[in-house]
Amino acid sequence: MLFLMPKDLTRAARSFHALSDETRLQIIERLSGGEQCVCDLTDMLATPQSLLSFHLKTLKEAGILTDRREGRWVYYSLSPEAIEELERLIGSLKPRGRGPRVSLKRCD
Amino acid sequence: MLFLMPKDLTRAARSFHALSDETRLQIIERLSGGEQCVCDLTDMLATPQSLLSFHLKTLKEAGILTDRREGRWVYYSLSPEAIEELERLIGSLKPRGRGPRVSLKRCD
DNA sequence: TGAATATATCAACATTGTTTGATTTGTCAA
DNA sequence: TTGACAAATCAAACAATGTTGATATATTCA
Repeated sequence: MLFLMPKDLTRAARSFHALSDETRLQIIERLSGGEQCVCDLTDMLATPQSLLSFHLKTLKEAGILTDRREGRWVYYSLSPEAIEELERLIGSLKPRGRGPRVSLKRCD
Repeated sequence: MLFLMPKDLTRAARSFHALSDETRLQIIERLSGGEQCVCDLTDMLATPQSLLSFHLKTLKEAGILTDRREGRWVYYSLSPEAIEELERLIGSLKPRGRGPRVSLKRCD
């Protein structure tokens, strides 16, 4: 029964929020094969450039993406550590303890 | 490069949205030790009852919780399958392919 | 039956998130 | 320089979500 610290709770909620949008999930899918520049993503996802920029920013601020400028282009890629941390986090939410799944306590 | 079907994308986004709130994460933490009735959660989380009910509904509709009524009380518990599915989903988003992490293609 | 308790629902409101189109910034190359 | 292109930012419009307090429903027990 180790609970997350408030700060970690906030972080976790932010991370999941970043994943809670279909366009952002698609971005992540595209990036799971390696880095891409914004222009490629724009083509792939048929999303207006400014909107894509907004979603990329959201993911970057959640620590899920990193970016790197090369000349005129900016390349985004997944942060493997961030994904692994999320995996761990979900793992930690799993039901644990093998006791009776059923509450024994009464409420009144 | 297997992309999620649109329906799965929607489901995934919904699930992550359910996890994107601190109160809901706390509910999940409390339930990871076993089922609890709403009244216990109300005490633990110092949340108005109607609000807690709203969050429980959100989690239930995302498939993350199940409920069971016993007399006056309703007990909520985690759905282990749902959590495992989320774990798999996150796993599938990880960077894959061992090729150069760096894009070779130019954009113009 | 009627009072008491647990939970859910509802409508009003407040907050937050997303989308759009226009503008700005940065970089390159002529 | 200037013109062209990539990407980011901004404000306004819009949409979705969270919160509150009041009320409804369900169940028990006297």
